[in-house]
Amino acid sequence: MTQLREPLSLISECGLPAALEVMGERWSFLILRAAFNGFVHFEDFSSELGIARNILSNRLARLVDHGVLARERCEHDKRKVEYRMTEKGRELLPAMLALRDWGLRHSDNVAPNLVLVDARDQQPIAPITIRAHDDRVLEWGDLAWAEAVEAGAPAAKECAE
Amino acid sequence: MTQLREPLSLISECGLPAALEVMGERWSFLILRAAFNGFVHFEDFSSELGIARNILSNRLARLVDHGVLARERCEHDKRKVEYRMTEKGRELLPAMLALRDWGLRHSDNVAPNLVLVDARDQQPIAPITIRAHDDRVLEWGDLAWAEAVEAGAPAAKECAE
DNA sequence: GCTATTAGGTTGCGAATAGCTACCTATTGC
DNA sequence: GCAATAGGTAGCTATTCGCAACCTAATAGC
Repeated sequence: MTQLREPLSLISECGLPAALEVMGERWSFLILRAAFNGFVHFEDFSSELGIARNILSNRLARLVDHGVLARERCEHDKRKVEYRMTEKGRELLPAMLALRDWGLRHSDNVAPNLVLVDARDQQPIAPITIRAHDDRVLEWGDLAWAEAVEAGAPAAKECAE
Repeated sequence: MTQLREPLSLISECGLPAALEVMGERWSFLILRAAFNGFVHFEDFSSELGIARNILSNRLARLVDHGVLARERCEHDKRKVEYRMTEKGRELLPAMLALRDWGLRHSDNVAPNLVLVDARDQQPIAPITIRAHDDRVLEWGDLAWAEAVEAGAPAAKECAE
């Protein structure tokens, strides 16, 4: 059991702190959600989210700095600015959906009246899960840590609990 | 395009704000990561994360209040308290991994020397993805919003972009 | 061309939150 | 008993949040 603790200092090299550096501040994820839903203008984010203008300005700049959104002046109305989702931003969708699913499962607010579906067959998407290389769904108890291949033979050890 | 904006006020009823209410504060996710890795004691979280004691105290209490961790006095040493992951907490693993993956993919810090593997065959787990009901991997462009089944016939509309 | 309006900010200031250090209390080991 | 350990709390400072007011550039109306 004390064994288990040892790897953590190593996996501090994991991407979580880096992700939180970008997305960990208040409002960042809600701005991202709005962006996923087609919002592009400052005033739209502002009125939808009810966020203070200076904070919104700060968050948008930060998301742009980190490449999650792209800031473009609108061609036919140069007062306007468009904040568009980048590919890097789009790659946050699984994380956002996983978080959203969890929040929904554990909240009293019953069900949303809109759900995400596969556009091809209109079937609701599956819950976000952890998968093995062959697509089997894995739970926490099925997982273990192993040394990455670059660092030698993968000598794995069980993930206790 | 303005069409797109309309659904958002409805999906404000989505679980994201609820999830952020619990996990959105600084340190919450890092505490969860430590808990996933077997940390259970106050002093262990404190020394590993380098978080201020009053903040740690506050966050642990908050996570306990929301049922993500369970607080138990240790039987054989009553000075000690154990903060253990609950099932509700464990269900945050997909969200945490998705976020971690994203942070890793987009950070300069090369690769971690430890990776999560399927304990059964020691193969690294697959990246967290969005799946259709039949396990096909879906991208943002493949998705659409539809009214939930409880609210009548699923009249879907394309997710533009 | 003059004025009003709109879009996207910035600035100042008080409130809330984070973080450091020191202190406190209940157990435990000796 | 006495010192050490575990898990906090209290007080103070530094940073961040949030509101309201203001500012500037680009358009729209006339």
